[in-house]
Amino acid sequence: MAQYAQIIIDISHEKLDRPFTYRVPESLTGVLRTGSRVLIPFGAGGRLRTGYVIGFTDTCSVPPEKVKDVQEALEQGTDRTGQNAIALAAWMKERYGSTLITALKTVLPARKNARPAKVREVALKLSPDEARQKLAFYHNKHQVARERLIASLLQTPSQPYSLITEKLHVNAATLRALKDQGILDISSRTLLRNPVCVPDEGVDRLALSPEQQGIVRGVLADFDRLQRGKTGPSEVSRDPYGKTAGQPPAEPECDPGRVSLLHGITGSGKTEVYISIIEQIVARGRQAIMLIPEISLTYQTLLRFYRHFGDRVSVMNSTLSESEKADQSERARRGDIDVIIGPRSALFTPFPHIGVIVIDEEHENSYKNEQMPKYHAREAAVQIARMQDAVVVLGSATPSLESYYQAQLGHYRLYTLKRRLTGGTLPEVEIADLRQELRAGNRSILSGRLRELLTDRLEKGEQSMLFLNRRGTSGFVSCRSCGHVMKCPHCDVALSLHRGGRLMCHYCGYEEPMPERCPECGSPYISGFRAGTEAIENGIRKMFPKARVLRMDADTTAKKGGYEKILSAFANEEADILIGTQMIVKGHDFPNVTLVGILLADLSLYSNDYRAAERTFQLLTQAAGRAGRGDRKGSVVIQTYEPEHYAVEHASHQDYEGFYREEIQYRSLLQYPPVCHMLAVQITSRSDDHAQAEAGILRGLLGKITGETAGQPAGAASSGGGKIASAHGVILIGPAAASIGKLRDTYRYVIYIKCAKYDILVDCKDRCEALLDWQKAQPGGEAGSVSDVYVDFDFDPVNPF
DNA sequence: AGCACGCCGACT
DNA sequence: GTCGGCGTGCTC
Repeated sequence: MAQYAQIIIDISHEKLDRPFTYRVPESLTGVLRTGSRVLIPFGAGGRLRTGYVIGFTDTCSVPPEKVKDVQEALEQGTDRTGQNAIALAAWMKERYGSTLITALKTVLPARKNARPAKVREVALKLSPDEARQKLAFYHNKHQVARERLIASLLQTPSQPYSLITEKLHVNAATLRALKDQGILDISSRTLLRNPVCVPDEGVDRLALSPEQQGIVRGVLADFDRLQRGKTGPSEVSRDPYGKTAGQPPAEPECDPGRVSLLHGITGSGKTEVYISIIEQIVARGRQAIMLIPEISLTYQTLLRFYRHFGDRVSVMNSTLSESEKADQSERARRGDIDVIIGPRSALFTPFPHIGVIVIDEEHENSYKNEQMPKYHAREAAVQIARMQDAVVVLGSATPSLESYYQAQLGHYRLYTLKRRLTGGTLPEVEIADLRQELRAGNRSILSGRLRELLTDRLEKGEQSMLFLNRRGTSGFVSCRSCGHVMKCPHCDVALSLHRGGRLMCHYCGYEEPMPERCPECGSPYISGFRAGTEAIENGIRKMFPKARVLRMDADTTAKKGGYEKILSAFANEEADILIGTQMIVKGHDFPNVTLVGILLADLSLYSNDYRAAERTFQLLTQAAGRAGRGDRKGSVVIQTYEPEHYAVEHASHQDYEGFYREEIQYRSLLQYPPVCHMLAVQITSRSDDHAQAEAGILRGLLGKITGETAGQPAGAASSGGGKIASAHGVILIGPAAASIGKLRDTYRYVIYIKCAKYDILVDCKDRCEALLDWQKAQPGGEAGSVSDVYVDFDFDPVNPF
């Protein structure tokens, strides 16, 4: 019988991110399981903390007098699901470099009665006069920490707790003392959410085309084959925590049939294929997870699942409260449901034995978690599938380069659906060259051709969508005399002009009135440039006074339910024209729309991100797919200044393979993912100098350990000698200012490391962290001054930093 | 994260 | 000399 439990304490701090050994008292023998949540005394004073059991041992390696008893088991339940979660968390820690506890908390199901996420705030309880008195008092007494704190709170009376302890360097003890004296107020804000409900409808039958049936058969054959010789989920690693030497992180090596990629154009019937596969895998006694991008769970899709699975399907929505999410988890664990539909986080539904994970619109960026651990749902899904003998089905009309590349290498099965099932033929796509329009004297936002087609649709009573592919450049304001651009004082970003003549920063919320004269040269000729959706709406209303126009962007959807309201109004044909950004092209089916106009296709090309072309192609193809979904043929007009760009060109022919061939060449040439792996080392600080200095030091270290001969001064050679073995083929880029060089008064720099071998990148991260630890341990702050510099790591980043 | 311990300047 | 704050180290 195991006497000792290895436990991870629920405190997210690197120093504590290791297992602690506790004795299992007789009363708990057999009750505790791997994955159990327990109460344990921790630290001097033996305060009770929660922790998670990650394993058991018979002997213990720490002095026995130190070992304490487990106090209490909070939940028993977890058996296999708990082990699966821990193994998955260990994989995440390793692959994405988070702490085990943060990985565990993202992977373990939400708990009932879990307190909702809270943010602790510290507020000044004194009047400014009293505070100034205290300030003088502390100054005289040389109580520097208190003086710092009060001075800071005088400027900003309420600040986040973490900011004060980390940035302002004030002890938790000091804060508590001041709170007890009635000088401070420490409160926690809570974020609440509302539930949603879905009505019942009748049952319908699937009628699959031969192509669809072929795909279903293929996936099921792979599924069945992968079950051979296995009766249950495979035993997980004995050593879920440790870095077992020589065990490489799971690369997408040859595991044929594990993952299938379904490349199908819009309307080709992917959903029916998903449902059919899920149906049959459920019939084999297994469960299914269906992932969908963050917002785009369409009502239609949801209804189809309800019709097939009735109350055996459940939805995990971000609008669900924590306790509602906990209910879903409990139902899944108990076997009350077979299918869950939801975003990224639904991946961690504690089903007893998952059979298939479907990822719809697998190219979507929202599958990458932007918080720690920065996992990608696609990679995590494959990992889960490996651990539970399940299969993964990826679907998209425009697959990510990553997935299509794996398919080309033969690591993923590739299935293609080329025909539109829902009757309609592919829309006719035309390109409008805006340079020619300009030469012809047309300075309006609509090309002649788009204007002509729009008029035609209005006459016929058919609907149109106008899509503005904007990326943070909406309505910036510049001076026509000197070219000065109005920028946010806190971020390295142009301000954009909003209704009521106010300038706003989309990144930090800063606001100021639109100036009458240029603050640089005093010229009165200062105005908004390059229209946002709002300006376009005004323009269209002027051109077509009788048309009913709806606009959808961050402004009009801010109100609760605004998003659904606008979409349903348009679906009910209460408007003729819908104008919007990205959000109008995602997965919505409007049968009466026969014209789609893309106002400025190149907007997303003007970006230094290597994914710009891919993103543009995806957006254009998806936007085009919105046209002609009913029985009438649709038209698409792509307006652009760069008609010969390959992303525009291939999108106009709806030619994914053509685009892929060209794009993958570019990626190979420049060694970008998916040909390589890439690690972004993100360096941030309130001090530009400190950030730059640290970036330089890290770059020096990386150059050294990857065998590069650059003349960088080595910061701390003692923190680790020796080059990384077989580091050939490592490419270092930077340090360079991040794409947003300053955000909320914080300076941002980034170093990219490219390498075909993922473990070398992990090694790079570990070495950087070792250096950072060493720097922190160094006495004195004057020279190194590393304390206000933060370093983060993002593996295979999806969004530019 | 939070507690104990040891150092250091201020004050009766 | 002691008192009390501040920084550091450690927690099974």
